[in-house]
Amino acid sequence: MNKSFHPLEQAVDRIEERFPGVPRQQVILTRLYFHILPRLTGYLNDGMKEYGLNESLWMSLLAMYACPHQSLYPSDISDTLDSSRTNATRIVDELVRHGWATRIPCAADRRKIGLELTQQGLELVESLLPVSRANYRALWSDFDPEEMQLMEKMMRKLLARLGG
Amino acid sequence: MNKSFHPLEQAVDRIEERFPGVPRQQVILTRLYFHILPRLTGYLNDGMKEYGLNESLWMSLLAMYACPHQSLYPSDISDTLDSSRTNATRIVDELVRHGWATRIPCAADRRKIGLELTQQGLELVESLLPVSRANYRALWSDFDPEEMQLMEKMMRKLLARLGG
DNA sequence: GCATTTTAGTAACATACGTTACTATTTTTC
DNA sequence: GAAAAATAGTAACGTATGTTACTAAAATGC
Repeated sequence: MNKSFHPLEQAVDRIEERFPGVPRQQVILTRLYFHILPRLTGYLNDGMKEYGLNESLWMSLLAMYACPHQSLYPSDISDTLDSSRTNATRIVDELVRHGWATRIPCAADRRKIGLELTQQGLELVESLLPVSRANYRALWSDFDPEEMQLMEKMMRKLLARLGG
Repeated sequence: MNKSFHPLEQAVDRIEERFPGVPRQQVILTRLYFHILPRLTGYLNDGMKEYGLNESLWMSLLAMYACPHQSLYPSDISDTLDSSRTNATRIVDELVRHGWATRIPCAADRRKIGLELTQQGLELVESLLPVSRANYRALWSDFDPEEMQLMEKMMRKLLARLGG
């Protein structure tokens, strides 16, 4: 979406006129959060889409890359990426379909299926890591280290409030 | 989702060991943003669901309430709520189905369909405004006014970077 | 050691939203 | 004033994810 935030701010102010008592700062902050989100998602996905990836697939590849033998379980993807086990299965399906990962039954526990990065997946990850990092740096390039630390502190405080 | 953010932080650190050069602060901030989101959405929707609402329907009702004669056009909902015109149509369908709003063809412009809050919708909005406001206040209750202003400033800076 | 509970992964169903394409209508351009 | 462009709203198709339910397997409790 490339719509402005302004119409919403105006609506908030008109509601204040109509039914006073709007906690304007709190409402604006919350709505800004949602306003930023599709743009942030779009920004991250844009950097990935030419490789047939989106941010979820990419983060899953990284989660695998971060493990010994580039291997983990779908439930680890679920835990690490904060997604449902169902969605982890979908992501795994996609990674396997592209040839970036391969499923391996776990001998020690037949409920589990190991997932291992293939050579192709490893090469993709290592060739794209610099690109991804540049994108993350660019995203926050208007912030100095103190601001980023402060932002993190406040986001963690919000997260704590929300039970995370 | 009630998963911890910790597994992701650990993954980020293991990637640093494996392939140094991670912009940790930037990655953590970005991933925190996504980690908070389902919790924030859940928090806002929880407060609404007993009335058969979610946050989108609620915000649309407010957008209507904010207008003269509690009336606007679906494209105004699209603009105010930063959503597609298709989604605005869905939201309107839902509001009409519940009896909270009614569609009215526009005599001056036959492309447009006016949407007006019904008496039932008006009563719902005015009865729920205090509840919604209390939820927004509670959400940010750990923040003092200076922190909220700083958070807003930084979020707007991020938004500007993302082209909003 | 057996019953109960929990975990792992997936199928079926559900929610929420965007994109593309379309028709009808209005606005703009020349 | 007519052609071209833009807007409004919706249909069809697509993306992404969660919830509920299920089976199989492992862990726990007694």
